[in-house]
Amino acid sequence: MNKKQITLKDIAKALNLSPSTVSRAMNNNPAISVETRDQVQRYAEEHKYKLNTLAFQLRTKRNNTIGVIVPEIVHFFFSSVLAGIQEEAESENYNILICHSNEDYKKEVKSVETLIDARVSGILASQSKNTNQYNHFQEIIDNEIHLVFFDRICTGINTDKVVVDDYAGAFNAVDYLAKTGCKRIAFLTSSSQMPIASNRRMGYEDALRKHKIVVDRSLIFTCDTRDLAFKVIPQILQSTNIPDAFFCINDEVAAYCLQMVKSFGFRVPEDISICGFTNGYITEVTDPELTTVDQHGHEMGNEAAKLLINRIEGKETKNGIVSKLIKTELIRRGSTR
Amino acid sequence: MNKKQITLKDIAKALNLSPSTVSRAMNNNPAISVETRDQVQRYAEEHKYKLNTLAFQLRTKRNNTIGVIVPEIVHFFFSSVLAGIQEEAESENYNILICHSNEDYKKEVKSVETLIDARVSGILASQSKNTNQYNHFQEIIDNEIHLVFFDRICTGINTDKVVVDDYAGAFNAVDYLAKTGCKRIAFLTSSSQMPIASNRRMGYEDALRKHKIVVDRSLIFTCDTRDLAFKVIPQILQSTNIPDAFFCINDEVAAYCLQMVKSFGFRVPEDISICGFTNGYITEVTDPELTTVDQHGHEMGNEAAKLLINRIEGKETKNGIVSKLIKTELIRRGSTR
DNA sequence: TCACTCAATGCACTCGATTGCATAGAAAAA
DNA sequence: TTTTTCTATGCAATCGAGTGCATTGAGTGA
Repeated sequence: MNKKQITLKDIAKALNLSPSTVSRAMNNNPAISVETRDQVQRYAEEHKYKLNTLAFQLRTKRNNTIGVIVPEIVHFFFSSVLAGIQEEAESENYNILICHSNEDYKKEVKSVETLIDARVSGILASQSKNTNQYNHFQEIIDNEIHLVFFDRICTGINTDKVVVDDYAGAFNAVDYLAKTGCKRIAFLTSSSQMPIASNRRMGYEDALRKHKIVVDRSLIFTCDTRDLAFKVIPQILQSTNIPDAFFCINDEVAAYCLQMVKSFGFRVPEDISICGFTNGYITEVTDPELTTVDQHGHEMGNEAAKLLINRIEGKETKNGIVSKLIKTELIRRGSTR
Repeated sequence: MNKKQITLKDIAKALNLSPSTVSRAMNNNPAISVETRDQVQRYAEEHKYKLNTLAFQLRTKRNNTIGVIVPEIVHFFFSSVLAGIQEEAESENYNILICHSNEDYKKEVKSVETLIDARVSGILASQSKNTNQYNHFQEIIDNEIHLVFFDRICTGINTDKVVVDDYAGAFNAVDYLAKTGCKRIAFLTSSSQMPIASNRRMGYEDALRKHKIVVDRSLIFTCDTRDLAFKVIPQILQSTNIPDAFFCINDEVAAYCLQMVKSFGFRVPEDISICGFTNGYITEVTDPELTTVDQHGHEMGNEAAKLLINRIEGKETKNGIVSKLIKTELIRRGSTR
């Protein structure tokens, strides 16, 4: 059909005007007479004129693309965040460029490069588990690109962030476990020094203290993946020191934990309670269904994108760091008493 | 640090050369002397010169961005495909722009517009369930943008596609159910006229015929979402016509089905077998674990991206439509005998 | 010494837009 | 009528690259 996209110049030629006039007419510049404006806009519409974004961006140095770095795509929480980001970005007319670091430091660095190369006007990032160098993130800032961390924030970099209230989430969950009679509550967590892990641990410990339960370090395990779950949990269940509850860093570990606890002959929740973290799809299909902490990923995505876009457009006036906290919600189901 | 990105012109000025020489030197043009080339490249490296993608693309009309339209992001299968696309795109130095139609025709149309506006050089799309007008997809082609459908292909448009072998997947699953003694195999499917549904139905029917089981239309139900599952399945289980197996269009429905079947007092798989489709995370956490058909989403993403990029770069020489078929694999677990 | 070749580089235009400044022409003021 | 003041428009430069063609100058052959 329309072989080539038509340009401002084409319109100008057709209407016997100069490209500048056409440009102004399209942008509703008041210097242009109403007749000319209407004529130009009508012609543009009829001939399906489309602004060449590349040229526009090159000229104006504006760029309505934001980059997103996620450690994992096939993942309930992160894909929820992604959906939230996408939703907000779309409503504000931004495009999103997605990079997948796959929990790999090197790919994370490469992702940052890619996004800087693409000259996005802002980046939303959640770091990989094992990232402990921050030069690449610093480079984003050095390139004067706005940066907002979400969920897995990077402590080494001083910038805006949106996080879930991990402390309160963990506190409430463990508080609930204790209230329902659990005394030996194990914590299956991540080895990482990321704030999401340390904050939850603080919530866990404070909740125990509230119930006058002594924090027992031998009940805290590094176990945040499928592989670790299959290795660590059987060991715990075979030990002489069997917990009466598991508070898990994510739903997957909780689900596998549930499976193994049952296969060892314990009843859930009568003998052992289990609580996850995220509230993903899988929590509704286990038997019994999993009690968990809803992380509101979609909302986090919304908020992070909103904050970033406000920064880009200069609408966020606060000079220092903006830190948004997303509330969590304890979802009680059958895996706890 | 480096306030502004440095440009070819800056390098030229610094080395007392013309921008054209610098450009050629950077591109290893043989017309440039080795000394000059090395000098330029060294300077560029030292000063962290970065090609301005916008300018490059404007000039060359090349654009290394491909757009992706998915009906759903928070979804095991689609996020797997996305990961596959991202992986392949990255290795070929393409960026991906993601649009989320959220199973909504209007958003799908808008997504197409967005991607055309962004002047992506190709689009990978999977249509929404209820899309039955195709003008927007046709417009992609009219704009001379390469288009490849994946999974949920659009029958109204004549273009490349990558699909899973739904027929064989369904055939093998139902064949297996029948082999293990099931005689009254219900099919919980989608009402949509999409090929993924009709092909699976053909597989289902052919497998039944192979085992001399008469196809009973009263055992075929529209049930492809959570809500429908909670409505339709109890009705089936209360009827006088209770199946001894459920073949479900996706894992979620299968998981909910499993739950309800158990809650109605039936044993799985002794009384009723259940089989899903996708092989997502949830199949491993149900009790018993779900038998399902692996759709190889990651591979589909890889293949679709590969095909699209080959089209863009003119490496796919076949003139007609290219149709790739991704093999499925029956994963046997505890929910079937 | 002169013409010719060829390697290395520069000039100037282009991609498709935006924008500061100049200008034409009409209307208003003197 | 002349000057002033706008209003509406055009000119030309610019963003950061790439590229056809012209140009320079050293080297070659006669």
